[in-house]
Amino acid sequence: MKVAEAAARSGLPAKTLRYYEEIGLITPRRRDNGYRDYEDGDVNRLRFLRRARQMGFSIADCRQLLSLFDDQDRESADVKSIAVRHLAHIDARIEEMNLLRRNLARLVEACHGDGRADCPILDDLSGRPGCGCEPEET
Amino acid sequence: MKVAEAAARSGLPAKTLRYYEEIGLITPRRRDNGYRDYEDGDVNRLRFLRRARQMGFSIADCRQLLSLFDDQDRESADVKSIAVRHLAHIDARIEEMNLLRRNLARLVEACHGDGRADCPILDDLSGRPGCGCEPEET
DNA sequence: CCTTGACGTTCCAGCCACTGGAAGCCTTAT
DNA sequence: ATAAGGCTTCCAGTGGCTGGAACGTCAAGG
Repeated sequence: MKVAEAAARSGLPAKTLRYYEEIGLITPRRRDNGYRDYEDGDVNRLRFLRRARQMGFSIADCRQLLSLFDDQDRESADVKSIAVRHLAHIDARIEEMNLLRRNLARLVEACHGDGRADCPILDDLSGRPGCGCEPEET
Repeated sequence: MKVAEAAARSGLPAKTLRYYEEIGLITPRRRDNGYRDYEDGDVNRLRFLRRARQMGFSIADCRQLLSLFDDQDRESADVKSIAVRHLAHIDARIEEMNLLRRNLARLVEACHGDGRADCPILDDLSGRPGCGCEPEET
Protein backbone atom coordinates (compact mmCIF):
# COMPACT_ATOMS: atom_id res chain seq x y z
CA MET A 1 0.00 0.00 0.00
CA LYS A 2 1.05 3.57 -0.58
CA VAL A 3 1.91 6.08 2.08
CA ALA A 4 -1.54 7.60 2.49
CA GLU A 5 -3.13 4.27 3.28
CA ALA A 6 -0.33 3.26 5.62
CA ALA A 7 -0.79 6.60 7.32
CA ALA A 8 -4.52 6.09 7.68
CA ARG A 9 -4.11 2.56 8.99
CA SER A 10 -1.35 3.40 11.43
CA GLY A 11 -2.93 6.59 12.67
CA LEU A 12 0.18 8.61 11.88
CA PRO A 13 0.52 11.48 9.39
CA ALA A 14 2.18 10.58 6.09
CA LYS A 15 4.82 13.19 6.88
CA THR A 16 5.74 11.25 9.97
CA LEU A 17 6.08 8.03 8.02
CA ARG A 18 8.55 9.72 5.71
CA TYR A 19 10.36 11.13 8.70
CA TYR A 20 10.55 7.70 10.36
CA GLU A 21 12.06 6.33 7.20
CA GLU A 22 14.55 9.17 7.07
CA ILE A 23 15.79 8.33 10.57
CA GLY A 24 15.80 4.65 9.76
CA LEU A 25 12.93 3.43 11.90
CA ILE A 26 10.71 1.96 9.19
CA THR A 27 12.05 1.42 5.69
CA PRO A 28 9.34 0.26 3.29
CA ARG A 29 10.17 -1.12 -0.14
CA ARG A 30 9.91 1.06 -3.17
CA ARG A 31 7.92 0.42 -6.30
CA ASP A 32 9.44 0.88 -9.71
CA ASN A 33 8.06 4.39 -9.82
CA GLY A 34 9.77 5.31 -6.56
CA TYR A 35 6.61 5.24 -4.45
CA ARG A 36 6.91 3.75 -0.96
CA ASP A 37 5.18 0.39 -0.67
CA TYR A 38 4.13 -0.49 2.88
CA GLU A 39 3.18 -4.02 3.92
CA ASP A 40 0.94 -5.11 6.78
CA GLY A 41 3.98 -5.78 8.94
CA ASP A 42 5.12 -2.21 8.39
CA VAL A 43 1.73 -0.94 9.49
CA ASN A 44 1.97 -3.03 12.65
CA ARG A 45 5.34 -1.56 13.38
CA LEU A 46 4.01 1.93 12.71
CA ARG A 47 1.12 1.36 15.08
CA PHE A 48 3.59 0.12 17.63
CA LEU A 49 5.59 3.31 17.21
CA ARG A 50 2.54 5.48 17.50
CA ARG A 51 1.57 3.88 20.79
CA ALA A 52 5.10 3.96 22.13
CA ARG A 53 5.37 7.67 21.28
CA GLN A 54 1.96 8.22 22.86
CA MET A 55 3.38 6.64 26.02
CA GLY A 56 6.10 9.27 25.92
CA PHE A 57 9.01 7.06 24.89
CA SER A 58 11.76 8.92 23.05
CA ILE A 59 12.61 7.99 19.49
CA ALA A 60 15.79 6.35 20.81
CA ASP A 61 13.71 4.22 23.18
CA CYS A 62 11.28 3.45 20.38
CA ARG A 63 14.14 2.23 18.25
CA GLN A 64 15.18 -0.22 20.95
CA LEU A 65 11.63 -1.27 21.73
CA LEU A 66 10.96 -1.86 18.07
CA SER A 67 14.00 -4.05 17.68
CA LEU A 68 12.93 -6.03 20.74
CA PHE A 69 9.45 -6.24 19.28
CA ASP A 70 10.93 -7.72 16.13
CA ASP A 71 13.25 -10.08 17.99
CA GLN A 72 11.61 -13.39 18.81
CA ASP A 73 14.54 -14.27 21.10
CA ARG A 74 14.22 -11.12 23.18
CA GLU A 75 14.23 -11.13 26.94
CA SER A 76 11.36 -9.30 28.56
CA ALA A 77 13.85 -7.99 31.12
CA ASP A 78 15.30 -5.76 28.39
CA VAL A 79 11.90 -4.33 27.62
CA LYS A 80 11.10 -3.84 31.26
CA SER A 81 14.31 -2.01 31.96
CA ILE A 82 13.54 0.54 29.25
CA ALA A 83 10.05 0.98 30.63
CA VAL A 84 11.27 1.29 34.21
CA ARG A 85 13.77 3.93 33.22
CA HIS A 86 11.06 5.82 31.38
CA LEU A 87 8.74 5.53 34.34
CA ALA A 88 11.38 7.04 36.61
CA HIS A 89 11.79 9.86 34.11
CA ILE A 90 8.05 10.48 34.11
CA ASP A 91 7.92 10.42 37.88
CA ALA A 92 10.66 13.00 38.07
CA ARG A 93 8.83 15.24 35.60
CA ILE A 94 5.59 14.86 37.51
CA GLU A 95 7.35 15.85 40.70
CA GLU A 96 8.78 18.96 39.02
CA MET A 97 5.40 19.88 37.64
CA ASN A 98 3.67 19.43 40.97
CA LEU A 99 6.20 21.66 42.66
CA LEU A 100 5.77 24.21 39.92
CA ARG A 101 2.03 24.00 40.24
CA ARG A 102 2.07 24.52 43.99
CA ASN A 103 4.23 27.62 43.71
CA LEU A 104 2.26 29.10 40.88
CA ALA A 105 -1.10 28.35 42.48
CA ARG A 106 0.00 30.07 45.66
CA LEU A 107 0.99 33.17 43.73
CA VAL A 108 -2.21 33.20 41.73
CA GLU A 109 -4.24 33.00 44.90
CA ALA A 110 -2.25 35.79 46.48
CA CYS A 111 -2.81 38.15 43.54
CA HIS A 112 -5.99 40.14 43.85
CA GLY A 113 -6.10 40.61 40.10
CA ASP A 114 -7.71 44.01 39.92
CA GLY A 115 -6.77 47.39 38.53
CA ARG A 116 -3.99 48.06 41.01
CA ALA A 117 -0.33 47.73 40.10
CA ASP A 118 0.62 45.87 43.25
CA CYS A 119 1.14 42.23 42.36
CA PRO A 120 2.57 39.35 44.43
CA ILE A 121 3.33 37.40 41.26
CA LEU A 122 5.65 40.07 39.92
CA ASP A 123 7.04 40.58 43.40
CA ASP A 124 7.96 36.94 43.55
CA LEU A 125 9.48 36.84 40.08
CA SER A 126 11.50 39.92 40.81
CA GLY A 127 13.00 38.15 43.80
CA ARG A 128 11.18 39.68 46.71
CA PRO A 129 11.71 37.41 49.74
CA GLY A 130 8.98 35.56 51.57
CA CYS A 131 8.01 32.89 49.12
CA GLY A 132 10.56 30.25 50.03
CA CYS A 133 10.58 28.86 46.53
CA GLU A 134 14.13 29.74 45.69
CA PRO A 135 16.26 26.59 45.61
CA GLU A 136 19.57 28.31 46.26
CA GLU A 137 20.59 31.83 45.62
CA THR A 138 23.92 33.50 46.24
CA MET B 1 29.33 45.29 33.62
CA LYS B 2 30.29 42.86 30.88
CA VAL B 3 28.38 39.80 29.90
CA ALA B 4 30.19 37.33 32.14
CA GLU B 5 29.41 39.29 35.27
CA ALA B 6 25.82 39.88 34.24
CA ALA B 7 25.55 36.17 33.65
CA ALA B 8 27.00 35.34 37.06
CA ARG B 9 24.74 37.84 38.81
CA SER B 10 21.60 36.82 37.00
CA GLY B 11 22.26 33.11 37.21
CA LEU B 12 21.89 32.66 33.47
CA PRO B 13 24.57 31.50 31.01
CA ALA B 14 26.20 34.24 28.93
CA LYS B 15 24.95 32.46 25.83
CA THR B 16 21.41 32.94 27.05
CA LEU B 17 21.96 36.63 27.62
CA ARG B 18 23.08 37.00 24.02
CA TYR B 19 20.10 34.96 22.91
CA TYR B 20 17.71 37.12 24.91
CA GLU B 21 19.16 40.15 23.26
CA GLU B 22 18.81 38.55 19.85
CA ILE B 23 15.08 37.99 20.42
CA GLY B 24 14.69 41.46 21.85
CA LEU B 25 14.06 40.67 25.50
CA ILE B 26 16.98 42.51 27.06
CA THR B 27 19.04 44.97 25.04
CA PRO B 28 22.03 46.28 26.95
CA ARG B 29 24.05 49.24 25.78
CA ARG B 30 27.29 48.74 23.97
CA ARG B 31 30.66 50.13 24.84
CA ASP B 32 32.86 51.76 22.25
CA ASN B 33 34.61 48.48 21.65
CA GLY B 34 31.33 46.71 20.94
CA TYR B 35 31.11 44.88 24.26
CA ARG B 36 27.71 44.58 25.88
CA ASP B 37 27.40 46.76 28.97
CA TYR B 38 24.77 45.59 31.44
CA GLU B 39 23.41 47.77 34.21
CA ASP B 40 21.88 46.75 37.53
CA GLY B 41 18.42 47.18 36.08
CA ASP B 42 19.29 44.77 33.31
CA VAL B 43 20.43 42.23 35.86
CA ASN B 44 17.15 42.61 37.70
CA ARG B 45 15.27 41.99 34.51
CA LEU B 46 17.47 38.98 33.74
CA ARG B 47 16.80 37.53 37.17
CA PHE B 48 13.14 38.12 36.60
CA LEU B 49 13.38 36.22 33.35
CA ARG B 50 15.26 33.38 34.95
CA ARG B 51 12.61 32.93 37.60
CA ALA B 52 9.78 33.25 35.13
CA ARG B 53 11.36 30.62 32.90
CA GLN B 54 11.92 28.47 35.96
CA MET B 55 8.20 28.72 36.63
CA GLY B 56 7.66 27.33 33.16
CA PHE B 57 6.43 30.48 31.44
CA SER B 58 7.08 30.56 27.72
CA ILE B 59 9.29 33.22 26.23
CA ALA B 60 6.17 34.88 24.84
CA ASP B 61 4.67 34.99 28.34
CA CYS B 62 7.96 36.25 29.72
CA ARG B 63 7.91 39.06 27.23
CA GLN B 64 4.51 40.16 28.44
CA LEU B 65 5.36 39.68 32.09
CA LEU B 66 8.53 41.67 31.68
CA SER B 67 6.70 44.54 30.05
CA LEU B 68 4.17 44.48 32.90
CA PHE B 69 7.05 44.35 35.35
CA ASP B 70 8.48 47.47 33.74
CA ASP B 71 5.13 49.24 33.58
CA GLN B 72 4.34 51.18 36.74
CA ASP B 73 0.77 51.68 35.55
CA ARG B 74 0.09 47.99 35.04
CA GLU B 75 -3.00 46.27 36.34
CA SER B 76 -2.36 43.18 38.40
CA ALA B 77 -5.33 41.58 36.62
CA ASP B 78 -3.20 41.38 33.46
CA VAL B 79 -0.45 39.57 35.32
CA LYS B 80 -2.88 37.27 36.98
CA SER B 81 -4.57 36.31 33.73
CA ILE B 82 -1.25 35.21 32.26
CA ALA B 83 -0.50 33.21 35.38
CA VAL B 84 -3.95 31.63 35.46
CA ARG B 85 -3.64 30.58 31.85
CA HIS B 86 -0.26 29.08 32.57
CA LEU B 87 -1.60 27.30 35.61
CA ALA B 88 -4.33 25.72 33.52
CA HIS B 89 -1.72 24.63 31.03
CA ILE B 90 0.35 23.04 33.78
CA ASP B 91 -2.69 21.31 35.21
CA ALA B 92 -3.48 19.83 31.84
CA ARG B 93 0.08 18.59 31.43
CA ILE B 94 0.05 17.08 34.91
CA GLU B 95 -3.16 15.28 34.09
CA GLU B 96 -1.63 13.86 30.93
CA MET B 97 1.46 12.77 32.78
CA ASN B 98 -0.52 11.12 35.54
CA LEU B 99 -2.55 9.17 33.02
CA LEU B 100 0.65 8.18 31.25
CA ARG B 101 2.20 7.14 34.50
CA ARG B 102 -0.76 5.01 35.52
CA ASN B 103 -0.71 3.15 32.21
CA LEU B 104 3.01 2.65 32.17
CA ALA B 105 3.17 1.58 35.80
CA ARG B 106 0.50 -1.02 35.20
CA LEU B 107 2.46 -2.44 32.29
CA VAL B 108 5.72 -2.45 34.19
CA GLU B 109 4.09 -4.32 37.04
CA ALA B 110 2.60 -6.85 34.66
CA CYS B 111 5.95 -7.61 33.01
CA HIS B 112 7.85 -10.33 34.80
CA GLY B 113 11.12 -9.02 33.37
CA ASP B 114 13.05 -12.24 33.06
CA GLY B 115 14.66 -14.19 30.25
CA ARG B 116 11.44 -15.10 28.50
CA ALA B 117 10.24 -13.36 25.36
CA ASP B 118 6.67 -12.98 26.52
CA CYS B 119 6.09 -9.35 27.49
CA PRO B 120 2.88 -7.49 28.37
CA ILE B 121 4.53 -4.18 27.57
CA LEU B 122 5.20 -5.14 23.97
CA ASP B 123 1.79 -6.80 23.80
CA ASP B 124 0.19 -3.54 24.79
CA LEU B 125 2.23 -1.42 22.42
CA SER B 126 1.49 -3.78 19.56
CA GLY B 127 -2.23 -3.25 20.17
CA ARG B 128 -3.28 -6.36 22.00
CA PRO B 129 -6.64 -5.65 23.67
CA GLY B 130 -7.22 -5.60 27.40
CA CYS B 131 -5.49 -2.45 28.44
CA GLY B 132 -8.28 0.05 27.83
CA CYS B 133 -5.81 2.82 27.19
CA GLU B 134 -6.70 3.42 23.57
CA PRO B 135 -8.60 6.68 23.26
CA GLU B 136 -10.32 5.87 19.98
CA GLU B 137 -9.33 3.41 17.32
CA THR B 138 -11.07 2.57 14.06
C1' DC C 1 -4.22 11.80 -27.14
C1' DC C 2 -4.31 15.36 -23.88
C1' DT C 3 -5.48 17.49 -19.81
C1' DT C 4 -6.75 17.71 -15.11
C1' DG C 5 -6.32 16.73 -10.49
C1' DA C 6 -5.03 13.89 -6.82
C1' DC C 7 -1.65 11.68 -5.33
C1' DG C 8 3.47 10.72 -4.82
C1' DT C 9 8.56 12.34 -4.49
C1' DT C 10 12.56 15.29 -2.64
C1' DC C 11 14.45 19.11 -0.27
C1' DC C 12 14.46 23.23 2.57
C1' DA C 13 12.74 25.98 6.41
C1' DG C 14 10.73 26.55 10.80
C1' DC C 15 9.11 25.44 15.50
C1' DC C 16 11.10 26.16 20.94
C1' DA C 17 14.71 27.76 23.80
C1' DC C 18 18.67 27.36 23.87
C1' DT C 19 23.75 25.24 23.34
C1' DG C 20 28.26 24.30 21.20
C1' DG C 21 31.85 25.58 18.39
C1' DA C 22 34.68 28.20 15.01
C1' DA C 23 36.95 32.38 13.59
C1' DG C 24 38.42 36.64 14.76
C1' DC C 25 38.76 41.11 17.77
C1' DC C 26 39.95 43.36 22.39
C1' DT C 27 42.31 43.72 26.69
C1' DT C 28 45.55 42.65 30.19
C1' DA C 29 49.75 40.58 32.01
C1' DT C 30 54.19 39.07 31.43
C1' DA D 1 55.95 41.08 21.69
C1' DT D 2 53.26 37.61 22.86
C1' DA D 3 50.16 34.69 25.19
C1' DA D 4 45.91 33.97 27.57
C1' DG D 5 41.45 34.88 28.25
C1' DG D 6 37.18 37.17 27.35
C1' DC D 7 34.47 39.34 23.99
C1' DT D 8 32.22 39.48 19.26
C1' DT D 9 29.50 37.28 15.34
C1' DC D 10 27.67 33.59 12.80
C1' DC D 11 26.44 28.82 11.79
C1' DA D 12 24.82 24.32 13.16
C1' DG D 13 22.53 21.13 16.05
C1' DT D 14 19.14 19.49 19.59
C1' DG D 15 13.80 16.50 19.28
C1' DG D 16 10.26 15.27 16.67
C1' DC D 17 8.06 16.57 13.69
C1' DT D 18 5.33 20.03 10.33
C1' DG D 19 4.51 23.13 6.32
C1' DG D 20 5.47 24.35 1.85
C1' DA D 21 7.68 24.57 -2.79
C1' DA D 22 8.82 22.32 -6.94
C1' DC D 23 8.43 18.49 -9.57
C1' DG D 24 7.05 13.36 -11.02
C1' DT D 25 3.33 9.78 -11.65
C1' DC D 26 -1.03 7.91 -12.59
C1' DA D 27 -6.14 7.12 -13.51
C1' DA D 28 -10.14 9.20 -15.39
C1' DG D 29 -12.67 12.22 -18.47
C1' DG D 30 -13.23 14.89 -22.81
